[in-house]
Amino acid sequence: MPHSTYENLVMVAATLFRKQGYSASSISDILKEAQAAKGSLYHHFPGGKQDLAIAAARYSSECLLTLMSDSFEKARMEQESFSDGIQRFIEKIALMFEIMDAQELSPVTATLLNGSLNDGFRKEASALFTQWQEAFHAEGLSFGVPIEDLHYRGKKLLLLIEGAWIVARAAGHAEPIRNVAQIMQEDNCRSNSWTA
Amino acid sequence: MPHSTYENLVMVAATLFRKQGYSASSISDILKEAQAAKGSLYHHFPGGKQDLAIAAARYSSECLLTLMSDSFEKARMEQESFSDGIQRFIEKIALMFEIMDAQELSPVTATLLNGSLNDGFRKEASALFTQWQEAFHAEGLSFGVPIEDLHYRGKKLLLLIEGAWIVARAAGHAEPIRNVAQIMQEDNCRSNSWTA
DNA sequence: TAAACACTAGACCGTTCGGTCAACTGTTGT
DNA sequence: ACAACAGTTGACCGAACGGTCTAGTGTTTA
Repeated sequence: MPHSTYENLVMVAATLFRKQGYSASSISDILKEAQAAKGSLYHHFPGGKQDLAIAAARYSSECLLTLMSDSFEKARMEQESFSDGIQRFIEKIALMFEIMDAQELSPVTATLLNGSLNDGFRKEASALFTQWQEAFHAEGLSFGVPIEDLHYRGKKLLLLIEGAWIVARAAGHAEPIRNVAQIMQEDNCRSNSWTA
Repeated sequence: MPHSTYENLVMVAATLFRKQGYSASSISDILKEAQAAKGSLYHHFPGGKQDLAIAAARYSSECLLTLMSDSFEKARMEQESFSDGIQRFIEKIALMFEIMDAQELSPVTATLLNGSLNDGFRKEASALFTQWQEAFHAEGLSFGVPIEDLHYRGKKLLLLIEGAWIVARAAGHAEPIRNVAQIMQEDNCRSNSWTA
């Protein structure tokens, strides 16, 4: 059961952008990999490469959100804490990074923030980061974590993951990503005792 | 007193790579900005764009190291703690980011980790990150901070800064970078009481 | 003065880039 | 049957890419 041409283009573009970045990924590369013709691309994405990049970034971002919700759902099923969910999430990212041969970049970073600062890309990237934070907050609330704590922990986790993704790619292994798990742990022994 | 052609090329390339990334910055752009001819570039950098990128990344990285040592020197002069030095460093980065109109990326990230994973670039990036850590350790030791703490705090700071740089560029302002200052503060109230 | 040298200059090369376009195919509605 | 339309195809375009190469400039040596 093959995917539609549209889906193929988005998925291939998402992967290629994450591996090589937006500017270094050519349309010909994407077409070859997706086994599609040039006309098809410009039929589905009249705005060309930029349109495709927006779609690819959204797709990659959704995959990451799925990874997140899976992690917290598992934690809920196992009667674990919110922090345990975070640990599961980070480990999932580390595993994904390893499966991809330590080559990929974060979805948004690689696709939208890779070249010169196009304002459309900037806004879309900002929106995706916001969406990410909102999803994190929703998960936290379902664990009864106070919203102020979620703001703090959400920002912190986002910064750490984005940074770790880069450093891990340079290092060639996932250790920096796993370090994030350790760093996020310290929230549990902060002055105001969090129970979640 | 103008700089030499070599210096001009490195400085212009460093700036352009940080603003647009490696792949999106063309040699013609760099030459125009540096007011140099193509032959000069390939005389000083026989390996072409890649050679230039390595030099540019080292130059940008050194600027950052200077920012770091300035911060800790200031803290020492003011009889402040190591943590205060970190705070000064982060604020300096935030200011620099604002001066550059919220357009620039981290030196290493933009220059070497922007496109597909060239192994030479990967190793150089890894080396620059290591150099960064070593400089941080040296500063910490001069404040009497235990080496185990420096390992932890150095990694954490690197991940946070790299991540914040990206998120700040998407946001269009330096707030995410300033958040790093707050997140680094929590080290001061960890279980084992650090005095530095 | 002349050879040697470091450096500059830009015309030129083949390739690849993102994007356009007219022709074509297959399905759907009437 | 046929018009309408969504989707596909690849030849083609001008521009820009990274890189090469020969000619020339200015300075340093002998």
